[in-house]
Amino acid sequence: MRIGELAERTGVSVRALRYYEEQRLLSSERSGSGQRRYAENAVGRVKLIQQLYAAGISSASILEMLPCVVTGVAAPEVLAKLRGHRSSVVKQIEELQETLLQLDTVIAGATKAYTTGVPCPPS
Amino acid sequence: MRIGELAERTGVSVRALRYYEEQRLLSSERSGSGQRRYAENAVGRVKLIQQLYAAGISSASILEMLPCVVTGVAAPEVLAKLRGHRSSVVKQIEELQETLLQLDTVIAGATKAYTTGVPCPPS
DNA sequence: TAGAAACCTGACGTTGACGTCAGAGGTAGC
DNA sequence: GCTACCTCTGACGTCAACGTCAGGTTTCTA
Repeated sequence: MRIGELAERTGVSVRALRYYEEQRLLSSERSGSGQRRYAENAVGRVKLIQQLYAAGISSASILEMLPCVVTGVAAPEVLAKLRGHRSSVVKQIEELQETLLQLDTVIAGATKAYTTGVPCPPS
Repeated sequence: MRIGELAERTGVSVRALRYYEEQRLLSSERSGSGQRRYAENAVGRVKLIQQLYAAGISSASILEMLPCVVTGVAAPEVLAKLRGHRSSVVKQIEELQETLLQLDTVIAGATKAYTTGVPCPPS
């Protein structure tokens, strides 16, 4: 498929896809005239990249770990980094869950205060 | 307390604290000579700010929601935004959990492949 | 009462993941 | 074969959350 279709199917901009290629996170065949052609599995690849970005992992780290996602083999040092990222993700989840509790408290308190017209006691 | 102590106690840089004040997320008294003096509860405030930043919430949004964290009262439109952020946080958590599964799969597969010397089949 | 350490206000620099624009060539439907 | 849309390669712009440096003042400690 061409870049526009891949963009549409992944919800990622054309610019971003070119950027991924620039960072060597995503590869493409080229047509005779130089246009990018992507295989079907590029969709999954792009979604994986987005997921890792969302976990706060940088291009460089993603570049490092992508080969082992594909091949399933990782050198010990890469494996160590993977574990490091894993624990970072765990920590992020924990922090977000704490934030969620905070938000819930605020929302609950604010809702109640608004409906009763009585402000909550200061914390 | 002075800014250096607050920085140390919160693990946030002095520059960041000044930035928070610039964004009106954090306030301080000033000594006669113009130095910032913080009350004890500033520690909690800074940690809350950090938490919201970690949830991907911008300064502007934090500024909007901070008063209702303090007063416990929120106008309906602010409340709607709070709920929006809440669901965004929920979504982030879900995505991170998915990422965690991916990482676990890769780590497990790569560890096995490395110990057995046999690469995993391509996905 | 030194002098080191902390603090002040600008103000410019940084970084990553793109956005956007220009100018030129490619492609598909009619 | 016309036309509207898609794609190409540069290359500069953006934005948020600070980092960093300069040049000066304040506060603590010996």
